[in-house]
Amino acid sequence: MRAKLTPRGKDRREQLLRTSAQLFAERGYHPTSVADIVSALGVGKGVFYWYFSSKEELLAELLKAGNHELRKRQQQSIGTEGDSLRRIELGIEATLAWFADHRDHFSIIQFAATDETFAPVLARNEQIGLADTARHLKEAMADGRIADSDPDMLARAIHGVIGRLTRDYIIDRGASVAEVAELAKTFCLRGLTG
Amino acid sequence: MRAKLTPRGKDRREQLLRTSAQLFAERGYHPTSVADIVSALGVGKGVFYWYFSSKEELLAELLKAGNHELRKRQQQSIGTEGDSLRRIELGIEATLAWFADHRDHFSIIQFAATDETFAPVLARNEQIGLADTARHLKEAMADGRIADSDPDMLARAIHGVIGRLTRDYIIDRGASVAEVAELAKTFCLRGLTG
DNA sequence: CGAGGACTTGACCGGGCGGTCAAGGAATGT
DNA sequence: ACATTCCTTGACCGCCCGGTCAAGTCCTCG
Repeated sequence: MRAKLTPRGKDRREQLLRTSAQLFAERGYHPTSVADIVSALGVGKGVFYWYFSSKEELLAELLKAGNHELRKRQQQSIGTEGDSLRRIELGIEATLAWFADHRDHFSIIQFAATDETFAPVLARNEQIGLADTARHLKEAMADGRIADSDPDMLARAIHGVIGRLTRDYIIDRGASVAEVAELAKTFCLRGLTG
Repeated sequence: MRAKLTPRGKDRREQLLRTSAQLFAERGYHPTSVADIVSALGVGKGVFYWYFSSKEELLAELLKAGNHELRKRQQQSIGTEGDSLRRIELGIEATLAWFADHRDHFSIIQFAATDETFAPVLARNEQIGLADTARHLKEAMADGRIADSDPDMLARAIHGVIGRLTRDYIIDRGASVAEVAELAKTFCLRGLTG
């Protein structure tokens, strides 16, 4: 990664990130070669290594940037909402909406979770979102809004629901965020018994 | 894959499957070379290709066998239970218990889901378990035991919870099945509000 | 216009990959 | 003892991968 980038340079860098994300999502990280990436852009191999020191660094950058964006969106969506359960609902909606706009990123995350090189960073990223959810849960418990239970495990259960519905409906079927969010919220709050 | 295998041959084949599963789970499928596998067993490379026609075929075999075992365990656990919701609970317990005994398999499945070669088979495998869960849900709805909703989406939500808790607690922390199953069942049935 | 930094090219490299195979050893039936 | 089949060895092959770099070209600014 270079320190100084002209506007043109920044564009190229973005192009590389976008194209790589797309190819990684379609074919997977390992099966996608640097040659594939540059050839998809119609440029020479040197271009890649002008902007990134390795394929690995590019993926790390992709994960970092994506996580940053998602978190920003969640925070904007939650804003100053005071109700703890409502904050969880808003977080769910924001997450679904963001992945609907960044489908490639979901596949990339899923791969990264299985790779010993990237799993640690990914785990740290997830930890933060998990902690947020758990915080809201603790508050809701303190207020007697929900049953007392392990907030950390509940947070993971919620993220499990969201992750799965995101993959099956938002990514695979392009379903509407509202429709999925509705069921997700109901299920998380009231379970099957409704 | 050979048609005729002596007892000794069957042992070797099992050894190869076990060792590969372990290495795939630890380092990932692509980063694990056939040379790694045979060297972990202290045998020549030809042994691998005597029992499997390719690395790809071995992974496919691993997925197939694992899915078969898991399904068998679920069916045995559910047995002749008549209550639809109880069947779901028993399925949850059986799934957690099986993955507790086959941790490698979880990582392998997670990778396979991200690879375009294996995702299709995996999706078919999952489809079956999903259909089972959805069937129980429909029955429970018909009996007025749970709220009317999209059974397919609910089934995926449940599987999302189980998958996530399996990974975070059973695989990563070696937590007890009973403890995790308890929260999973409560969360799925009654949600946060308990 | 010229200098100099930003960017691009693509041939090239060492190495590791999945997969092959001729040859040889062990078990088994006859 | 011999033949036959099952299993094992490990050197070898062709390919392609990630990464390098000398030689440009393009842009900007003085």
